[in-house]
Amino acid sequence: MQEMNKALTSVVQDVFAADVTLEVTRPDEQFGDYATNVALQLARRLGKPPREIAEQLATALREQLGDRVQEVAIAGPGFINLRLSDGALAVQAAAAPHTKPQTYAGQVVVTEYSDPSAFKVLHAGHLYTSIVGDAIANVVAAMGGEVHRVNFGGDVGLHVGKTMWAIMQELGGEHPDKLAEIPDGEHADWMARCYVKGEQAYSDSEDAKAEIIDTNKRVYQVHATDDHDSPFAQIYWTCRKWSYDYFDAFYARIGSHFEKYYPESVTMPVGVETVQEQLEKGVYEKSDGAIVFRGEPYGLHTRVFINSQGLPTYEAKDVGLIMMKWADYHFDRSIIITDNAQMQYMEVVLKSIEQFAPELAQRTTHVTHGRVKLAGGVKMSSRKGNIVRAVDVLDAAADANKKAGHDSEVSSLGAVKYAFIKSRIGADIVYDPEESVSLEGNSGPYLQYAHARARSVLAKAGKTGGELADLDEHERSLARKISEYPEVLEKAVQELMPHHICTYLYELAQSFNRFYENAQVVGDPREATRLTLVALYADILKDGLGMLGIAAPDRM
RNA sequence: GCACCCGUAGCUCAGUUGGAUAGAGCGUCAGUUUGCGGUACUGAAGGUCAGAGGUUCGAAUCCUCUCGGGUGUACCA
Repeated sequence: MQEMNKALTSVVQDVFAADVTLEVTRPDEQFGDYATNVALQLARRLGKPPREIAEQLATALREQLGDRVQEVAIAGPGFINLRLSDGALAVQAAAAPHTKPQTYAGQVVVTEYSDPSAFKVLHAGHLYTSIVGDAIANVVAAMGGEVHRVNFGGDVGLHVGKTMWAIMQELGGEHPDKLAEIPDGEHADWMARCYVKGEQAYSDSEDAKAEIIDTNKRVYQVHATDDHDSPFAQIYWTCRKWSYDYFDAFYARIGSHFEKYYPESVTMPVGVETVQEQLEKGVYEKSDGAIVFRGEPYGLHTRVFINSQGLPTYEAKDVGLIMMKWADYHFDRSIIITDNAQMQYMEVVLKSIEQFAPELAQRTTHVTHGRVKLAGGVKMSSRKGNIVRAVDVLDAAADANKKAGHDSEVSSLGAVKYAFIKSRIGADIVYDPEESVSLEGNSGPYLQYAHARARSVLAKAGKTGGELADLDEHERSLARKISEYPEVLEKAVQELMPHHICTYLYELAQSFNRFYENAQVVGDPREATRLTLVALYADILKDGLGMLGIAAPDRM
């Protein structure tokens, strides 16, 4: 692709002495392997008919590319279509599984995602962010980035006040010893129930609300004084530990690994200090007793960073987080992945940071995704107890998988991951457990199965493949699709959109099935060539699924 | 009110740095196929790309407005 781009750019310069940012695309197969519309772009500038320009360029291209190209044709209003020679295509295809465009070579990249709140339950949205975040981090790492996966979460804040208040109600006061009565396996559920109770009380009762606000302050005090001894502190630290154990178990189940966890209690002091410092320099300002950043001059809105009670809000904690990430990694790129709801909020935070640390803001990319809805129109409501938990989604997949006659965590997890990644990031997604585990259609298990089947063919043949030469129609078509893999990865990493990989892998499988339908592999005179294609196909499936965090076992 | 995100076949989605007849899967209908793993392949039907203007040789893609769904909008995270 880049080669073609280069060749074209130089040809355009030679023939017309024009500088153009031209685009080489992968057209519909009937038109060739590569196409460009540069002649159409130049037509107006040069005052010539596009087809005439195309003819001149085509002639020059044929000369420049020599035997690497089989055909350079003009089509339609003035497209130049390029068809590679078998030799050139074979070279590309053979290298495809191992060619990784080094887009991020030498760059330190911090990816932050998942961001669960301690003392609260993990819901479907956390599962979505974690899966998408992993995929993005994997792709960046494969493209040469030195990736650091970090996680952020609220171990202080009003939600903790609510849960702690309810916990003490449940325990009948500040009795840390009574926590021992909660069975090991029920810690997370019990805390989730407490959160719901605290949440309910906060909105139903003025008295409870006042107590919760007070409890919240006490939690901040625990951190300020590094209190590990008081009964209240003991309850807090024990329950916080329970939360983190629960997170760890969940990440282990879905195969996520974070090298660092930034609790808000840790980023908070850094954030407060930074905001105070910049208050004096006029970046932030006081207003009604709070410290705010005024976004209106930038087309944004005003947000509170430190409230009138002197407590930092999420904004200040996030400022602290960004400063700490910088201090820890001196990243070239920082990628933050969250729900869409955070979009405008994050713009304000980053705009404020841009005022005193412009390079940090410039190096930060905020990627946002939609929400998870369940097929059938069930929505998630975060404020009530009827939320869809992360485990509910995983269990639904496992159940559907069992119903479909399969019983493996590898395929049900692959099903969920694939279903979540296959849609473009941005809009809400609809999750249908049955569809996700199906062996038919665009699903994770379909591709896992496709991979296992290809491996099985290779095992049956019991030998390695031969050269890719004199390709027939079906072989060539598959080889062409195989050769596209590195370009797809590059697109996915440039846009930070891993769904491109899903779309490609599925198209690749379709292409393979068409080939497989028409071409006997084992025992055929062309076995050697075809085995090579099968091997390349299997390798790409494995590599691509790996990028998505999906296992591709040789047998299922 | 203002800002932002989203709105493509019955359903779930690709296609969105403007380009060649808008593509898949599921579902529906009709064929082919038992040869390498539970199949798969071929074809048909199904679309005013939410709507209306505009820019352009060319718009699902860019601009404006309207409609619909969602989120955010000062001391929650």
